[in-house]
Amino acid sequence: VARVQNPRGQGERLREEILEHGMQVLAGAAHARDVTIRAVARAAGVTPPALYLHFPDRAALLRALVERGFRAFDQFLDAAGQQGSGPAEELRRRCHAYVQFAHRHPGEYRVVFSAAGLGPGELAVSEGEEHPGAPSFRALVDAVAAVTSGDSAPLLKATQLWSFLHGLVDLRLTKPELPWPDLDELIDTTLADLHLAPER
Amino acid sequence: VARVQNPRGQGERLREEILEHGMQVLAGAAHARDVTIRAVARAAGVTPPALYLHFPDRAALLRALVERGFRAFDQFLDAAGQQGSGPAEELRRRCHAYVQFAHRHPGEYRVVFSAAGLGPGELAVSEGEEHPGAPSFRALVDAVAAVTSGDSAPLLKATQLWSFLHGLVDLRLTKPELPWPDLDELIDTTLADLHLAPER
DNA sequence: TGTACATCAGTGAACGCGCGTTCACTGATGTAC
DNA sequence: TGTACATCAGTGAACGCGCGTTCACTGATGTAC
Repeated sequence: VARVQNPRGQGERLREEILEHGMQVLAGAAHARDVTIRAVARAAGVTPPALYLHFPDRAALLRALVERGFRAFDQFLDAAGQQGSGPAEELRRRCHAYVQFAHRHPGEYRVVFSAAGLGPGELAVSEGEEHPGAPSFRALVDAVAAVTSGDSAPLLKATQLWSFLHGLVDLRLTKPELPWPDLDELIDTTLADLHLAPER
Repeated sequence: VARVQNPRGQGERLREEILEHGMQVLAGAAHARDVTIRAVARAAGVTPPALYLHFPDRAALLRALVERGFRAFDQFLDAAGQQGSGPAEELRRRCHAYVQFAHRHPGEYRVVFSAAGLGPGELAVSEGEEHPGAPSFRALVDAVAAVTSGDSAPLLKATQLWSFLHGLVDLRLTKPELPWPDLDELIDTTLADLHLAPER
């Protein structure tokens, strides 16, 4: 129960601890509403008001967590993509990684991708700031563009692919009792249908 | 404030009123958690304990509302599909109706399709009872099967299509600030890619 | 070297709120005799 | 025809809970003189 206070000048350490334990709360959450100030404070072993030392309110905390979640997602996909040889294989690996990430971290995925239940405008702090998921989307568009290479609008194809992956993952998470086919096969089939498959 | 009590023997009328006003609450809800017993009671002009006359607990009320939401969704798609001439055109109309429904009734769509935030097992009351969304999925599989007509697994293609539609709708609802292409065009393109388009 | 003071990193108690659910009740309406 | 009683369709008040947020505070550590 006795928590050792951070040394003087090191108050910023708590911010990091809050975010780390916040991600754990988020991981076990069914919905963003479960990520409460009090739950994160409990996880971090600190009293609720302590969070206000580093975040003005709950929305700010959630924003920071969503941001962090997207970056973890990006890194996971990047790492998987780098193992592929050639653009098509890289894209394919990114897609499989996408579904794997959601499957392994359902809490993170659902909360982060549903924008943490924040209303419009609550996400972007200052004006001109982009959506925290924008880099993730750009990475996908780039990977698609590398395959179609100069072909027609990669943005359109990326949207098709992204919608498919997100829908697949979200439905699968929400309705596991339905008769799901093999996901990896489904992804490869879809990539082929969208003319994004390696070595046709 | 003065609500006229239902006549004797007509207590079942309240059940219907609760469900109707419950759907309205659901329509304006950002998440299933907003559909509370007290909110529905307020909407129905009744005190909270009155709901217990017809539903054993909140989960039962939510189940009934989700069921109703799925049936409204089904009817909307069926009506749209019937206007099409030929299986492919019928499927196409169903797909466009899918996206339209979600766009017009975002609250219903999100709550109903996320299974109202009910945990696994909370949805199906008695054993052997199927998921309330199962008929909706079957209707889609049938529409797809009518197009591929005897071709290979319609279930797989239906899953591809459903994932795409759900993902498209969910992402669009969650992240309206991203650069979305024209949805109708996107749907037609995808149907063509999946070899499900009319008059190729 | 000593001491008064400022600052930092939090704590503890409390507020008002909405929630699901329970319990005893009320008042109108039908039925038995 | 009258009256006691049962039933029905709800109401009103209360419970315990977790929440976001505020506010005054505490105790350790550094700094000025």
